[in-house]
Amino acid sequence: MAPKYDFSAIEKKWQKRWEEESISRAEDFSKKPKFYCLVEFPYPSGEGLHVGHPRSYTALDVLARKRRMEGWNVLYPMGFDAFGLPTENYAIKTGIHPAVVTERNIETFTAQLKSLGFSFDWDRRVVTTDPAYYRWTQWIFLKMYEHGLAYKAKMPINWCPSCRIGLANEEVVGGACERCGATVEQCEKEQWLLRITKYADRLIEDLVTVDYLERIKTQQINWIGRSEGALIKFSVISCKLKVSEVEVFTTRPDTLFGATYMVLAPEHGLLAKGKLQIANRAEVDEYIVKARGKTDAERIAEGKEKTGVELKGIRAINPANKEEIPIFVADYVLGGYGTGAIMAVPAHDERDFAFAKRYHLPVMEVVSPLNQHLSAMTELYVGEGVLINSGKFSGLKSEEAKWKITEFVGGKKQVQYHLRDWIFSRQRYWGEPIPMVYCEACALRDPSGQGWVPVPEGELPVLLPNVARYEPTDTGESPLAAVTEWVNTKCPKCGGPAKRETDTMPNWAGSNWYFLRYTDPRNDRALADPKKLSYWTPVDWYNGGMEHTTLHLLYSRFVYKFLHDIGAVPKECGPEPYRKRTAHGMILGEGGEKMSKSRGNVVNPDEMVERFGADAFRVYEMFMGPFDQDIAWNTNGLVGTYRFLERVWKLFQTNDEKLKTENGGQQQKLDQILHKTIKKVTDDIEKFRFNTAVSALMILLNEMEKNNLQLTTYNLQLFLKLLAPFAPHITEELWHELRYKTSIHLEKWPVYDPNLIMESEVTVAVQVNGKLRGTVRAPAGSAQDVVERLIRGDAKLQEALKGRTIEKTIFVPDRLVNFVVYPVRS
RNA sequence: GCCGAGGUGGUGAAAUUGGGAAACACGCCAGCCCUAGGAGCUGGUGCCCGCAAGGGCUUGUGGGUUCGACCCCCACCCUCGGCACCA
Repeated sequence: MAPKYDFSAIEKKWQKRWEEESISRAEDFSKKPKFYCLVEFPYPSGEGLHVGHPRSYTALDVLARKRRMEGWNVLYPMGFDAFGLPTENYAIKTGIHPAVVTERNIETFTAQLKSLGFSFDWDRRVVTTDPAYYRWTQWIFLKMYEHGLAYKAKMPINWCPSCRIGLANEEVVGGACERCGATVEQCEKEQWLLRITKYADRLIEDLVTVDYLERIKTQQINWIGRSEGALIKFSVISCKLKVSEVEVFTTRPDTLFGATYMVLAPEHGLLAKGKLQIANRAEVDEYIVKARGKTDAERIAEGKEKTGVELKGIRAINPANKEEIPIFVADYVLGGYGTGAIMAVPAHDERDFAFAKRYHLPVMEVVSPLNQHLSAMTELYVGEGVLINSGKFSGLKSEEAKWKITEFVGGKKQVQYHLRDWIFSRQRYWGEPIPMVYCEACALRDPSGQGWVPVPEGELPVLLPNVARYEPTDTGESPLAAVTEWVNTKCPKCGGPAKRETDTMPNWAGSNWYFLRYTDPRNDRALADPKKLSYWTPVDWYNGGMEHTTLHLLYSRFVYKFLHDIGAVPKECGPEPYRKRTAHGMILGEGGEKMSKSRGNVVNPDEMVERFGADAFRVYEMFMGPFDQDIAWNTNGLVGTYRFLERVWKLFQTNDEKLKTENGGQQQKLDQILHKTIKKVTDDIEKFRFNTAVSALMILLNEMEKNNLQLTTYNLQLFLKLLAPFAPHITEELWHELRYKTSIHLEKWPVYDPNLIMESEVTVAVQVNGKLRGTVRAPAGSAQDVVERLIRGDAKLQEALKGRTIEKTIFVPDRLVNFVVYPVRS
């Protein structure tokens, strides 16, 4: 009796053997071509692995295994991004130290990942909470500070009055605190920022050099939001006398003659008390206070209903036509973008138009589409066109007029971005300490400096102190602020008493550069050895989630570029960290909704592996649908791939005693389909079309089962090699049953023979007026007259053509014949 | 509102990119086998008409280009994701 497919025993056996033999170790400086493939390392949450994680890991595992078999020196590493809020919150709730929780979670994750048979090079594991690792995260911060890219500034932050804690944007859901549901307030706080805006242009421009999915590129470009425009100064007058100036940013200087009023954001500096003689000061102040107290949620709720107050007693001068125009304060103008002031052109801007209508302000049309005039106050035109009512510039096209008018009024070209500098401090315990010290004495001595002194490189890492409590303090500071013996230190510059920065870095800090550390994970003299960096970097293929496109992916490109600029990453690695970026779709619950504990629709991968085995699980994750698409989990589908593997198992059991090296007439047909499958699977893996690759293997199995008795060792071993990247354990077991002594994963990947996949005879479709009426078999490459002769010999097809006049015949070699005929009149 | 992805059987989907729509799998139906099955095997399965042979229809909707359209063009509808007063 043939043995059962005991996946559990087989999988455990081989996982142990592979680990002992280190079959997936990456070799530094190997002569083989290198291939660095990367997946986003997980956050080791208490919930353990989600069925979504293995989708990406399996995909790149398939790629990595295939590439190894093709002779590449593959680096496929794994690590843990372990700083973060959930661990800290768990610690607050249970009183267990975050470090202990983290260690436990990493153990669980590691066991789960190992049970799935991924070919990670575990020797290169990195963990972001390891001081030997975050030492270099801190070092990067110091370098940024040294190069003027890290600075401290007062910033409005999200404040939860109930938790008494500052929240990251990601932690605010619909204007409410993610944890307690209280309404989030805005509050000003000193924050560390990184000057990512300095890299904005390069982050856009260099995208042309990399192979990212197009939607990833456009999303990043939109996020950065570069726009070219002009800065133009408007004089402010009071009683006909110039009292001040306001500079505006506009992308449409061509519409300057149509600027009929001006608007300042409530945050605009000119509105500060005492700066101007505003007749209705009280009314204006009231508006400003109200506007600045609004939460984001309120602003969104108000939608496009625009409000504002005119500043009485002062006017602005339109520099183009010297007309006096009113000045408003209105919260539809944002303080944080451009100059915080705009020229309003109601005829050619939707928002200005809406505002002008409400406050009965003049609408002056200055750009005409195709020289057709608009009827005043009823229509607006936001496109470009030909200028009218614009003095000597009338008749010019918008594009040309833009810069001529800018020059005429003494303005200058200006580029603006939506991207803001990156707020890099959190009032949290479980993060990397920011290696800065505040020294009051140094601040007094050097009034230009802010009193911030970097911790000397030699003193890194600044260790996160062990504390008993992680609760936020009453002052809204980081829990670290309460650890006085840690906070109080000596100033590295003057030796006097000083205080450590108590904010920590955000959870993105460790993931900014982890892929560099994989090349040299234990280096204690540099973040990585330059030689190893130049051997492995850049990453050849990086797969991750779309949700990181404008977060981790953008951040790490910025940090990499910086490290490259300062030489910490060698020049020859190039200016971009990732050559290719793909994205996987999310796995949803069985009902098509996002998996979550509260919905109770979470599928546990351990349970699936226990019931069906890691191989069936892997094959299912690859087969379930297109890789880049969101898809609902369906355990029945997993049953299907389990059946597939079980049939593979059975096929080998029945063949075991009668292995052949040659066989009869079926061989040619089998070879053909085998080689077609080699081509299909090889291509599909490279294109990340795993679902069709698996389906090709299923078709091949169906065919092999039909020819069970004719199968040779050659057929069987080719099949196993193609299946090996997807189902590494069962194929290894069966490979050894074929009496091989070494691992199938060290074998050569099969190459298809183009001669074998050629068809000698093809089926040609026969259509009449585009409708299928039958088919004929013909030798491959048959000429039109040969095929037509065959059609004439087919009674059924003749019936379909009977009594019809053929007007035209379309012939596509080896595919179809289409007869175009006149309709029959009855 | 803007940007992006998408809409094909009961379900997940496939279609060499303009050439036989629905491969592969799930589910379902029938039969076989078994003490039994949520196991296995065989066959069937887009929809409509028909006992059948056969015929008609079918890729969100409406137009168009073409001998021929899931595929290209125009207009519209719907779903999902991101951004959202960015001047």
